[in-house]
Amino acid sequence: MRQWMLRITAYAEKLLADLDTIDWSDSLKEMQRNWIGRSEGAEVRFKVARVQGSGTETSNLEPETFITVFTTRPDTLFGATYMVLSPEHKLVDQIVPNQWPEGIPDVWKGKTGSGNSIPASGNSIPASGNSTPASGNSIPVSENAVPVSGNSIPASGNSTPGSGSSIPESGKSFPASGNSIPERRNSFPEPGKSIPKAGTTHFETPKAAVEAYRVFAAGKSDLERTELAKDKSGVFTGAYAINPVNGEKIPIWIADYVLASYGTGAIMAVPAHDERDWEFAKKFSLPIEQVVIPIGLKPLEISPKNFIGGAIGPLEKPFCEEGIAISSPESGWRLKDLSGERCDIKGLPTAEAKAKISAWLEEKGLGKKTINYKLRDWLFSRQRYWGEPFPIIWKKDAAGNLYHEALPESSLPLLPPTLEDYKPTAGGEPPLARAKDWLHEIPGATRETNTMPQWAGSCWYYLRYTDAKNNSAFVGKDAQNYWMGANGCKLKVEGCKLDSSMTQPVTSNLQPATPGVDLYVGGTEHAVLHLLYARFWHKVLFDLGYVSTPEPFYKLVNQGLILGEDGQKMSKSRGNVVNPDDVLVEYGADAFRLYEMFMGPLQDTKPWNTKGVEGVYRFLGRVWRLFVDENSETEFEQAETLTTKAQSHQDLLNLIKLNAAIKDVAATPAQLKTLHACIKKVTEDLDGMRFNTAISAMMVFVNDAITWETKPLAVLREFLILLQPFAPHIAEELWHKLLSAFRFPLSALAYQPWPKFDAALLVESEIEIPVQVNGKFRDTIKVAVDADHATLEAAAKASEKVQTFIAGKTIKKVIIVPKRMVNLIVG
RNA sequence: GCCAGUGUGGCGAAAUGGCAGACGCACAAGACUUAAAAUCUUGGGACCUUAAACAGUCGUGCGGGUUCGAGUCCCGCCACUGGCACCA
Repeated sequence: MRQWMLRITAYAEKLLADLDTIDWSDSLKEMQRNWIGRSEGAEVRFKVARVQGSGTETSNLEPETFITVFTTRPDTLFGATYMVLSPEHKLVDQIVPNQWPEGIPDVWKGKTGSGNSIPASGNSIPASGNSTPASGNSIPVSENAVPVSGNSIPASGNSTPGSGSSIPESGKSFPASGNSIPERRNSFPEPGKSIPKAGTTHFETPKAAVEAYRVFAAGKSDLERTELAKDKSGVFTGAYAINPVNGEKIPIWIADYVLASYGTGAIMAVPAHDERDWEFAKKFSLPIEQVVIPIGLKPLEISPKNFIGGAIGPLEKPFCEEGIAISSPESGWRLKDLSGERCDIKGLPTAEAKAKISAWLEEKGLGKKTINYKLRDWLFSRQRYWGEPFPIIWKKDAAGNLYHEALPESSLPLLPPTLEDYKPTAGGEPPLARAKDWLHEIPGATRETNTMPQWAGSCWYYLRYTDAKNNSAFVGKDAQNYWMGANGCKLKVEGCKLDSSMTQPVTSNLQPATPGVDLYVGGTEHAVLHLLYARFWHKVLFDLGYVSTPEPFYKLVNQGLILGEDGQKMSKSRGNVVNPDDVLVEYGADAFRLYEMFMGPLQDTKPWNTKGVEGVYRFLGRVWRLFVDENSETEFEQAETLTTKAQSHQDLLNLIKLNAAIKDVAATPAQLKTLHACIKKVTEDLDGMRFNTAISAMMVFVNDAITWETKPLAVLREFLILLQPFAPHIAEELWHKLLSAFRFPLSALAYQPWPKFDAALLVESEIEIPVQVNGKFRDTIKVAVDADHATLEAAAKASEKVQTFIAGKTIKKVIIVPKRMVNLIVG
């Protein structure tokens, strides 16, 4: 199937680097980093050994064949005791010889059988002498395990790294073909033509083993692959490669723990220093050789004899951390004649060893530094109706070959055709192929029938919103600059006339804008798909000069999930779903909104509690009663029940009178203090998106203000401005009550400037501070705010309660933090 | 397994290294009411003492540490949540 891909991998580096420039949660950034999965390492070219005689030569091996592997630990190259190709690796067919080499263990040959058996599964391993990793003298020195040793084939240094490249075709082509092999799941090894003789337990030839294994691996579903992940499987290909640093001949295996889609689809296996390789080596009795030791061991202690199972102790598990390199040609151990082409990294810490050996490999044309990413290119085609059609047409050239062309800009946007039937065609073509007229609308051309995935639209809707009616471009330059630009000023309030009663002009609210979308609030479910795709898309547009910032969302907050009342995720099957409509009917939009903000920190997951909605609903009730006259409210309620259709709703509402305690008088200092403490807290909490504590500050204000005999108009007015973002409906309603009662010429509440708090009003002359004795809280004392040390100490000692704790003891030390506390240390 | 985050009353939660539990829910008692709802007032971490209160002891997942002082900082565990999962 021909599919469109977007080359997001080309942006991997930028997507990774620019995470440092945006204000997102650490966990979200980490998820993206992991998804991109950058790892630095080296590609190393291993020459495939050509073994003469004894029937092990391969039939179709090119004279100079190299297999390139990717490794993040080139410093462990000396410990590479075998090599693994993914079953789908392109070179497998070329390297497999006609016969098994002599003297190899049976377990290497795979296992024939029937039913669900996994090849060479754990319990069928022939006793290989050393099944316990810990056993002391079980050093699997390779002389025995690797049958054809001693043939030194000098690593050829003269071939250009690019030539004879063995890098398989990009991995993305593989999964598709893998999926298309439906037969024989779990069925390796399948009895059949590949089994030459009934009754054999192992494959007779490498070809048969490889073929059977490939079928086995390809037939595994994703689920099976993960479920069986713990149990390694694989077979020996019968071929060997030459380790370029020591000339060692190492067996080449295929195993599905090596992924075709990552790196080069081939690895050098270093069982002593990699968990997976260790597991695999243990299972198939492959040699394990330690070449890195933990930092702290003396290099002098290192020799072939006390290496594993010697003075240092046996290697009981793979050592995967960084350490000190210990093996090299100079050690004299396992050294083959390399004709002087040596790289000595003995004694070097990992980082240096990596650098040295990488440079050496590069110089010899045996490898190069490489960076790999887990991130795959983005499969961008869908075979559905619902999705944007591609503005692409297909034509044939003179020779009859298909080629594609983009539609000219003048034919954009391309709209999908109207269809009666949205199903794919009988021939398996996407639904758009049903629209024959549309398909062939352009003479001599056929339209592309794939559509774009859902993510396509979510990658740029925020740009379109800024200029939704533009029919000549996806977003106009001015709109883009205004809304998304780094220097644009986004808070522009039109139609708000200033008047003398307002304390500050509206423009004081203008702050330097966050570039891009001001604030993105969304769930973590989009962490690595939508949010990565949108960043990629935006970067492409940025590089093309269509948008002015390299990132779309500089500030992002993940709101926490709201669970059901039982603390479980809401779901229909659990029956714990809260329907917002019901809450809105019962308590109104203000209470609903307010409760969601009051529940707790925005980012936290927390359970819904309908009683909590009642709590904030009661708070709004108190706010209401702070402003209106309760008797008139009763009148309203009675009138409402008797209402006739002739009476307008507005007339009824007008029955509600303002609370008579509200007067246009100067506020007392205490009242001002209450107000300004509230302004301060709400302003700061709003900035930090701590809505829950902002609301509690307003509750504190109302609890106090409701007790005031006289309620100054100016104070209540300011309070409504604070309330407005949280409960806009009730705030606006009360605002208009104030407005009509006092006839102050102000426009809608929403256009009022945000109040500023006056720090001077919050200053206390006297404060209460705690007194501790030996660090334990004992009393509070009331002191002047600017009291000096001596005064504080005296006041503390004068406290009766403190006295009982210091009586008869000597004061050894006095710790005084002005305005905070006094601590008396007695002995 | 790896990465990230979170552990505080009966519950949701507060707390620049300085009085743990603000604010709210649930609960209890009282006021108003024929009654209920609504509203208002008071109480409210545990333990111990007390008629009640005061006072006292303990208390922020567990174990150590730093500090005059730790929910907060450091080290080591445990549990839960989310993400990734043979990525060389």
